[in-house]
Amino acid sequence: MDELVERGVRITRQRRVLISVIQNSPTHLDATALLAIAKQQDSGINLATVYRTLALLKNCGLIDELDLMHLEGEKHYYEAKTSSDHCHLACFGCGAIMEYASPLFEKLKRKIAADSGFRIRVARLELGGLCKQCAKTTA
Amino acid sequence: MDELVERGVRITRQRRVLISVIQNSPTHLDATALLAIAKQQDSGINLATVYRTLALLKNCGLIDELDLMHLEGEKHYYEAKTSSDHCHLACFGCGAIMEYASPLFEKLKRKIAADSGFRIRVARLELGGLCKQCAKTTA
DNA sequence: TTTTACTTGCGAATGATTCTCAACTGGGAA
DNA sequence: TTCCCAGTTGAGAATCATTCGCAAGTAAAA
Repeated sequence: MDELVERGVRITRQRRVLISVIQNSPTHLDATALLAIAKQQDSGINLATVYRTLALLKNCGLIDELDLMHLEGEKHYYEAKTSSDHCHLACFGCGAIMEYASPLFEKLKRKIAADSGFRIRVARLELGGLCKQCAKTTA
Repeated sequence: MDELVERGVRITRQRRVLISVIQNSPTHLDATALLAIAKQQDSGINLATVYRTLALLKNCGLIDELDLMHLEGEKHYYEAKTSSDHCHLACFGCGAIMEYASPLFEKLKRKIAADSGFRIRVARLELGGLCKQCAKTTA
């Protein structure tokens, strides 16, 4: 939140609620789910505001946008950005979403940046396949 | 193409054209662009068929689906799958899309699979930021 | 407190993608 | 080769996520 103030972004009632919901959510939320939860705290929030706030937070680098392999439709999911990036494993069998962080991922990013001169602002690694359980069953 | 025959997929006139366009395209195509090019070879192709064929090829693992950081809208882009995965770097400055393949990426995938027991079928690594040129200008 | 540029809510608009269904056609069987 | 039919297509409507336009509301600087 302080990050936003520093950037001169106005902190409105709606933004406060939305940010808190995103930061406290145990799951990856899409815009509609985020709205539903936010409405419990502030019934007057509108879906357009949700989208506008997500765009704002994304541009400020405070949240990441995910596809999660589009396991259920073409929508996007959001999560608060953490210090080190992690990748998402989406199981085509049971729909489970797992997270995986590794120093090797960080190393790969550094190498890509070094090799190409590209200044990385967002990194998104998503894998689709079968989780341990489903791989066993399908095998 | 042989891959499809083996799987018992019917090879229609439209599919033949679409596959050839995808395989020969020097750029990443979205559904509409793919349709436009395909129509030059077979004017009767329909957008619905393009989407159906893309879904088919994606499920068979013959093409990869990309977002390219949604630099220009929420559409998807497609490319023929190659033997080794590569990641895509999308420049927020000039819109350039660069590709980058590295043994380290393959190694990371193997490590993730080994650590988690996940059987990877699709891997998508997309980076957004500034290319060498734009990073210099903005700095 | 006043001011004003930035935000919001609402509903309409957009754009990508999917669906429905009748007509069509690969490619195996006869 | 011809026949047959399950799988495929075209056309347009439908769906779904996301964005826009604009009048009314509101942070927060002065």
